[in-house]
Amino acid sequence: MTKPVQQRTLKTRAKLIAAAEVLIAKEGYTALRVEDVVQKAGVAKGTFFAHFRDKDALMDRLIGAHIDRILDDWEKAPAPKTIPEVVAIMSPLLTFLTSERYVFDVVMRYSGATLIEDIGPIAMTIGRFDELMCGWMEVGEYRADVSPQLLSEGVQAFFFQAMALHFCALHSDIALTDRLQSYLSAWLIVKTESPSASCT
Amino acid sequence: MTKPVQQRTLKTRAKLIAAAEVLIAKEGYTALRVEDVVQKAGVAKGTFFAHFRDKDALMDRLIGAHIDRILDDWEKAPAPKTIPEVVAIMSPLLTFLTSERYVFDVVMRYSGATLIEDIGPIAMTIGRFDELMCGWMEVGEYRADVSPQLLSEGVQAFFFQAMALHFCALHSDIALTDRLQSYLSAWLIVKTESPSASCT
Amino acid sequence: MTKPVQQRTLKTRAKLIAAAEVLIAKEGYTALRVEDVVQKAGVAKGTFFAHFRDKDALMDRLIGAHIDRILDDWEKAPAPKTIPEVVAIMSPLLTFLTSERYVFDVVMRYSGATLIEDIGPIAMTIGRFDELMCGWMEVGEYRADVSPQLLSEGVQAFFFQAMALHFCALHSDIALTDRLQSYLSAWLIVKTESPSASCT
Amino acid sequence: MTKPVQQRTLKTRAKLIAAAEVLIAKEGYTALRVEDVVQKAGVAKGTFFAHFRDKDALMDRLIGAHIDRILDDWEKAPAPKTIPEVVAIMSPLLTFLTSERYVFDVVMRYSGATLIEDIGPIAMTIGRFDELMCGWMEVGEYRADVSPQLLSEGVQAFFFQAMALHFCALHSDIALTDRLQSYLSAWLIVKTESPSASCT
DNA sequence: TATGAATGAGCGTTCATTCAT
DNA sequence: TATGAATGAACGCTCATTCAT
Repeated sequence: MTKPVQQRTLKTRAKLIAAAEVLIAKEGYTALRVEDVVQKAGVAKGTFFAHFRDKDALMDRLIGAHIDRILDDWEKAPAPKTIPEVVAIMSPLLTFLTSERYVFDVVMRYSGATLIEDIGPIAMTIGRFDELMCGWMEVGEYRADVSPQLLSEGVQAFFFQAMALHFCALHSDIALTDRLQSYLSAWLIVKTESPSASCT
Repeated sequence: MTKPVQQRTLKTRAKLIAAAEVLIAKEGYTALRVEDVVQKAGVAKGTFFAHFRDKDALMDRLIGAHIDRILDDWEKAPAPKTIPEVVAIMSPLLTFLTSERYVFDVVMRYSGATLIEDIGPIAMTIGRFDELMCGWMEVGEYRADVSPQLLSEGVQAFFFQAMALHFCALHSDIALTDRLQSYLSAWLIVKTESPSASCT
Repeated sequence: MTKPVQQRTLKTRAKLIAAAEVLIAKEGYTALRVEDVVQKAGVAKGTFFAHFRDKDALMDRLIGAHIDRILDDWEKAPAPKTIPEVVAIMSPLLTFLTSERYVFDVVMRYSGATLIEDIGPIAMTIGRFDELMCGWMEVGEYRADVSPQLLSEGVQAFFFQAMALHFCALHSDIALTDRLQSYLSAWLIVKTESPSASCT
Repeated sequence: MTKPVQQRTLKTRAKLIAAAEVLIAKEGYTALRVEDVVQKAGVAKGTFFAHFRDKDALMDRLIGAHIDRILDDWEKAPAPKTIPEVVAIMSPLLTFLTSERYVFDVVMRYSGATLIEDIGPIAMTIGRFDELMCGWMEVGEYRADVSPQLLSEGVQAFFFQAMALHFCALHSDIALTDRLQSYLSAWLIVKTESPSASCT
């Protein structure tokens, strides 16, 4: 029987998270300072670190929670069958992850857990993402010469590639979703005709 | 006629870069300190910041130069025709970019220029990477339903995906190059048989 | 026969001074940077120091010239005979010297020459101030138990004291000129009645 | 009930101040470096800035404390009744304030508070100076046509004037105290005879 | 658990002044 | 004279993290 977490503990943690969320709503993730969080929560700085290993752990939790909320919508919606549908359903996540460079960076860093015990909120969402994607791959009419699992990993790769290029002014004239769509079209569907474009 | 850069300026910059390279060879990029660079270069700190906007600008230059040297080898070598050859030739870059987490992060951050004027050394290498890749795509026997340019972008996506997963303990048992190879096989070549794997 | 100062020299100096004056008109003395002056004048930094021993030498010249222009007006006007007239005529100088704390500090520092050879523009103006004051002391109906020279030095002391207190928020509610007037009244005129104020 | 300052805080601040005082005793105020203070105090640099807004704040405190110690002696001693006694008692302060040009400048800058909240140690000492002076003015046999408060302000003005001229080589042959004495004689006492000196 | 003072390593900056060309 | 790159010595600051109470 595990010792039940004390009420006070829960309350303090909730206060910290609530404070952080208010601050983020106002100033964004990038500007969040531990200093401000504890002040707003009305607790001491040390208390923060009694609840979260470090600042990133809070970020992991906050961003993870946000992504989870988005994925909940993905789950509730009927599985997309076509690529435009896939892109459309992904759009809110795309928007969130590109809202701040910092958010993108954190997700990049935490999307793979560094240690087995370290699988945190963000890493969990990648798992969910992957699972959902696998499911979608199976119900859609996509190329069959590759396993759904691999297809899913590829979708992930292109998903990040599209965002990475988004942060690059040189290409920002092309819409994020358009780029993703052309990537996925090429990745998920194999046409028989042969084009002949050339590189610049 | 632009104002010619003075000899002295060139010399000082060279001294700074040389000093930094010696230090990096000894301790790695992560450990590089501006303080140490100027001391080793025998130059005042103010001078450093007259030559580089900040420490990151030096890093951009140093890492960019290193990547350029690797790409020079890519250019000198005959274009790889098969996927294993592509992976093999990419291997040194993979090794360099994963040698230090810090290096990977800097490259991620600088690979896309935020402003047109901001196109620094690293961003330039991405251009070269892309061009080379396009060339390779044309000479190899790859799927023809997609433009070489798009194929190249996909290779990039998988290239980064492989590295990102490498920094993630959960998957690090699979060799970086093996993972890249299976990605590229699926991306560049289309088989006719249909598999039937399932997701976990 | 002294070598005549070359035309070019004179022109360069004039350019520097003109540039400085434009900048000061825009941003004030405090914000003046040698960097900006030479840039605006279109000369190299080293040239600046070929014309002025240091930045302060330029300031000395500029501020001295400004004070001289004010003293020219003092000279042109009829000598004030009463204390209110003295205060009134002094008012423009008071305004200038308290316009920026930096100006006050420079004048404080240069009002006494450090070396005989060093008597610069500001120190010269103190001489003029003193002379004028002595003249005024002689024509006015002031206390006769003290030499005009000493009276003049006292006026100076109170002149600075009034300004010093002006820079102090605690007292800034009392107008600068009012304070100076009451100082000078006490210093220059001796009444026979005895007051009985007490300190706070 | 204000939050009580922790013991540790007090101790750290004391360490910082003690370290600074040792260094000043050795090298003077001018040569004091923040770096050295924290090192000698065995404290982190960040800690320094947690205790003092900046280096000047420490100087304010240190110099203010020194002046306070001198004023303590003024308070303990019997009030001077004659001008030579006044000058004699003031002498140690005169010596301290002219010991380093830097000290004089700091005092000038901080003697007037810019904001009400800005009343620092040095500004406080000016208040004490003034109060003491008022007391002395009342017990001595000085001119009665002017309030002690105004007399006190005049003494201040001459006190600073004497020091300002001291930093000026042209006049440094006349002893500081002698000059002050002649100023105060003229300011505090009114003779009936009329001299007839002329200005130079 | 909670507290909050202390840590600490290094970055970026400042800008008048010098000096080799 | 003119040039302008180089100097240089601190300062101020950052801010997540630790640790003694």
